[in-house]
Amino acid sequence: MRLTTDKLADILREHNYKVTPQRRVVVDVLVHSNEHMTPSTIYEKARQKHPRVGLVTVYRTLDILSGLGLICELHTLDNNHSYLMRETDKPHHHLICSECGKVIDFTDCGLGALEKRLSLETGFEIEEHLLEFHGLCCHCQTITAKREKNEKTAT
Amino acid sequence: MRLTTDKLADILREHNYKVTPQRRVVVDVLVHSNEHMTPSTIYEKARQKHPRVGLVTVYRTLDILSGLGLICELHTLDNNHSYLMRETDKPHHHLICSECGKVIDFTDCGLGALEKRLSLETGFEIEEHLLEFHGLCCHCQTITAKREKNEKTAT
DNA sequence: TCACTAACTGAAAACGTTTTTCAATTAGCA
DNA sequence: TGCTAATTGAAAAACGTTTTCAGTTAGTGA
Ligand SMILES: [Zn+2]
Ligand SMILES: [Zn+2]
Ligand SMILES: [Zn+2]
Ligand SMILES: [Zn+2]
Repeated sequence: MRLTTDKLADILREHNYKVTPQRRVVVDVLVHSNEHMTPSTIYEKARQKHPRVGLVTVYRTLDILSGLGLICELHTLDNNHSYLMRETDKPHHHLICSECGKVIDFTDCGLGALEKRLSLETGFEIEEHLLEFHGLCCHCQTITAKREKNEKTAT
Repeated sequence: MRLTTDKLADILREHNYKVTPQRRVVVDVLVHSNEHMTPSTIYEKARQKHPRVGLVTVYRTLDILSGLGLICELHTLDNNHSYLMRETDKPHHHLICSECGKVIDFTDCGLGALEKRLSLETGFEIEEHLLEFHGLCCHCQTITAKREKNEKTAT
C-alpha cells in the first residue's frame, strides 16, 4: 500500500511537525518516484515543482521521514545515500547493479535464525540488519560481455 | 592464517606495485591491528612509525590492498569507512554496536541459497553481498538500562 | 479574524572525508 | 650505475553533509 502526500502530511502533523510548502514538495517528489534517489536528485526535482526549496530542507525532511520509518535508506558502496518511500511495513533489502545502479527490492531474507544465534553467542541485542547484494543486472552482463569480446578482437 | 608484512610486500611486487617505505609502514600498521581502523587512524599510527607518510598515501595503499582483496572494508551507517587486514579467504561479516562502535566478525551467513534464488529470479549475476547486524553490545545494554532508570527516577 | 510563538526556512559558512593536481623523488631493473 | 615509470606529499579542489543565524511562517487559541 502506497501513502499519498496528503496522508503523509497528516502523519507529520500527528507527530507535531509543521507541514510547510517546502516539506510538502519534498514528500511529493518521494511519493511520485519508484526509484531510490539521492538528496541532490530529490533537491533538483523539488525545485522544479517549487523553486523556493533549499537543499538543507531536503536533508531535514529526509531526517524526519527516516526517524518516522517512512523511507528506506540505501547505502551503496560508493558512499552515496539514496532514499525511497516505503510501501510496506516489512523491512526490505536491495540487489544493486554495480554497473548501472539499478536496484531491485526483496523482502524475505530469512536471517531470523542467524540473528538469534548471533545474539545468543555474543550477547548483543540486535536491532536491525543491513543486507545488500551486489552484481550485474541482465542488461549490464550483456554489455560487459560485448566489451570484453571487442577488446579481445582489438588485441 | 595471517599474512606478514614481508609476505604482503611480495604480493605487491608480484602485482607490479613498488614497495616503498611508506607503503610498507601502512601495511605494517594494518598487519598489527586487530581492529577495523579508519584511514585517519591508520595515518596517525603510520606517522608514529615513519613521519614521512602522507594521508594520501594511506588512501592509495588502501585502494591497492582493497583491489587485491587483501583487506575488508567496513561500512558503518554513520558514513565512516574502516579497514582490517583479512585473515582468511572466507568473506566475513560484521556485528556492530551502534553505541560504542565495537565490531564482532562472523563468517557463516548461510546466504548462499538466497543468493541463488535471487539470481534465478532476477537474472542478476551476483558478485558479493554486504551484511551487517546492528545493535547494542552487552556493555552498552547495561549502560543504557541504567541511564533509562536514572531518567525515570529524575522525573 | 488576528496576534503570538515555537518551529521552520534558505544562504552561507563550516565540516570531515576523499580525490586531484603537480613538481620532486625513488624503487626496480638492465 | 643510470634510466624511467611509478610513487611521493603538500596543497587545492571536490564532495556530501551539518551548523549557524537572522528572517519567515504554520498552527494555535483568544
Ligand atoms: Zn529500498
Ligand atoms: Zn546494470
Ligand atoms: Zn571485518
Ligand atoms: Zn557497545
